[in-house]
Amino acid sequence: MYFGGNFGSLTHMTTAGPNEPHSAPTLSAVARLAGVSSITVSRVVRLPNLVAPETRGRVEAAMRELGYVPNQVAGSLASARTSSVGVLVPTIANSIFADTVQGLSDELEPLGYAVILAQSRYDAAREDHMLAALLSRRPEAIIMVGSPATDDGARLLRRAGIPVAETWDLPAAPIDAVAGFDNYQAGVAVARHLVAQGRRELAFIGGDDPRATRRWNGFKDTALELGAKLPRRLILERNASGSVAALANLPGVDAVFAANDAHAIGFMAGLRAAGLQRIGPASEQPVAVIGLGDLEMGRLIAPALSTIRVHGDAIGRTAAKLMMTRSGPRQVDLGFELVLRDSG
Amino acid sequence: MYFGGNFGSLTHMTTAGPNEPHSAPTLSAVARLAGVSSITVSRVVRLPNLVAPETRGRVEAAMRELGYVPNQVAGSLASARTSSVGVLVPTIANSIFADTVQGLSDELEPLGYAVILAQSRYDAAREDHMLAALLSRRPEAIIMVGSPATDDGARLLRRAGIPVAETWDLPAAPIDAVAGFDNYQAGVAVARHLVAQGRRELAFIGGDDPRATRRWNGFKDTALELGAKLPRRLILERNASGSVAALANLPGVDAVFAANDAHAIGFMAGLRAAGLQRIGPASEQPVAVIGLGDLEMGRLIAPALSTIRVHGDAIGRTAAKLMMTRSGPRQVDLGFELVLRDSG
DNA sequence: CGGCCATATGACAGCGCTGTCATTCGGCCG
DNA sequence: CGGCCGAATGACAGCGCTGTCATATGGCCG
Repeated sequence: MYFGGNFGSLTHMTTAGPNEPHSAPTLSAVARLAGVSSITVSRVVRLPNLVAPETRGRVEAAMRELGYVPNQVAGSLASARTSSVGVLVPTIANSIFADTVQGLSDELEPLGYAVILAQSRYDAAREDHMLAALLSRRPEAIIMVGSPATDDGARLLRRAGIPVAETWDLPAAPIDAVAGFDNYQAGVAVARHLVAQGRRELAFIGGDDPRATRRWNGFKDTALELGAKLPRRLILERNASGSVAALANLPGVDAVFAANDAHAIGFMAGLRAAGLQRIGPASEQPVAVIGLGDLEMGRLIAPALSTIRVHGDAIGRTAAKLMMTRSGPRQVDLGFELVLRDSG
Repeated sequence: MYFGGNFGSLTHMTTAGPNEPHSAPTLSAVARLAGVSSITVSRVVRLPNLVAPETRGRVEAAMRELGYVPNQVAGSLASARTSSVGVLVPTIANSIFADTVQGLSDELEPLGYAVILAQSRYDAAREDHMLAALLSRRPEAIIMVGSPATDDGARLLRRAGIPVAETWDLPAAPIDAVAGFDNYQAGVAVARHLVAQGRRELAFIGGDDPRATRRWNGFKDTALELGAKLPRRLILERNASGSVAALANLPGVDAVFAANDAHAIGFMAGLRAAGLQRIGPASEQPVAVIGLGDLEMGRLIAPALSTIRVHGDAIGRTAAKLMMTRSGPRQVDLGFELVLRDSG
């Protein structure tokens, strides 16, 4: 047993001698001290107004005296409610998904839910593994970015018998709830805009995860449809360094759609280094750049970044609400907006 | 009871009729099907090499057949091990702390630990509340950014009897483990550098949380010591918009230390708008700007952001390692570096 | 004034596992 | 060849709560 430090003031030494390891006080220890049954203590914690004020006072004093912290794992086992939700994201660092987790968590924490966070690192095997690990903790719902990468993962979720929210996309055959936007249409919107501005040599840079690929498809299909050349696609590492150098691999390019703002900003740094950037409106840019995500940073740099704004926070909040209700629509399209600034 | 969808192929329909709600299969259901006792199934899950290969095979087949997912909440209650850690951060979105959570999680997930994430939103009452909520789930350790804001919070942690790691700072009287850096010295380093460059009208912008305040103290003390004027301090909202406008409140300023890179970049946008920014080395900048955090973005903008680099990821990993061991040093200073680029 | 109901409290079993202590069965060594 | 030991399996109690049903108490109204 580990002891983090001393055990507080002497008034707390009632149950154990000063030196013997004590485990956390239980419901019945509190009950004994307060002279009531343990179920009454349980009620004071969960349903206080079923308990007479006088009794409640006595119990609360006992809880304070012992420093009682309820054991939710025992409670969960008994009640079959864990008040927790599993959240699976590709990655949490330097990421567009942090907003979603924040939104989720803001919605859920006040209701007493705990957020169990897991990362798949864009790896299907790891995703399946984390899904199983989450499920073994019996969360009341699973909220994930994207959809299960494998059939095994999907089956696991279906058989779990709990609400599942897939986010950041609009899957064709959702498992249950959805809070996202149409990645294909995002690509379409960017291609339309770029071609309308007279750009012809388009390129897409970024990851090759399913959502990025859907953006790429919308982008490519639309560019072709509107008479631009077949866009090029450059798969990049997840950090921005690759995007700084991307320009070298895209000779003659005059417009770039980046899978996210970080890549876009990295690419712009490369542009600047190559002397292909102007401090001025989009029409003066030798190479137009459009990002996705609408990071605050994009607004602050020069030229200001044009981008597809998505509502990461709202996605998280919506997913949280969807998991808590059976009624109403189960699929919510939060949309996106093409925000035009100076970069393209 | 909720049903996320259909229940998979017919081969899985052995235990319940197609329409009756079934709850998740238990250990003993698997045991019955495999013709062994439940404890043997438990061993197959946890200690497979204590079970004869032939038996193990039979049990594994039964588990697959039923789609068994172990119930860790029951296991935790029985074994008094939850394999989970509570992680408390001020905020997860657009934040410097996401790296730490990622580092933590990368270290812990392979070992079977779950990360229970909670946000304090820089609010002492909420922090205490989340701490109690975390503790009620009996995590095997608590890792938090900073230190408890109240005595109640500290007492809660001490009495919990589990490892506690405070991070992102070096508290004078730590509860247990520490993985951080010296915020005061970070302020000192920045002030030294700025004054040595001949700056005299210094200012500090950013939040007023304990860590930012320590940076401010080091900054101010050193500036005065070295003969600069008394630095000004501007408390800003947590988003960058405030920092864009901050310049108006700092007439005559010639050097700014921002509590984090986001504020720094915001402030630089304000500088640019006011015509007080050059594309060139620090010596040509009318107003020097130093950030903290070393966001990738800072390297990509022009002028490139000078900053205090801290090792958020290493902080997370170190905290994770500290919680898992009793031996060796309990306080680790991960340090920081002043990274000089073009902004100051 | 008796029956009834709302209020307050309790007894009891059991949630699904795991720790601990048997038990069985060969094989192997003195 | 008997005793002993390791390998494989099982029985049993109990982790700390909560759901469910029972019980006690005291008005309050017909």
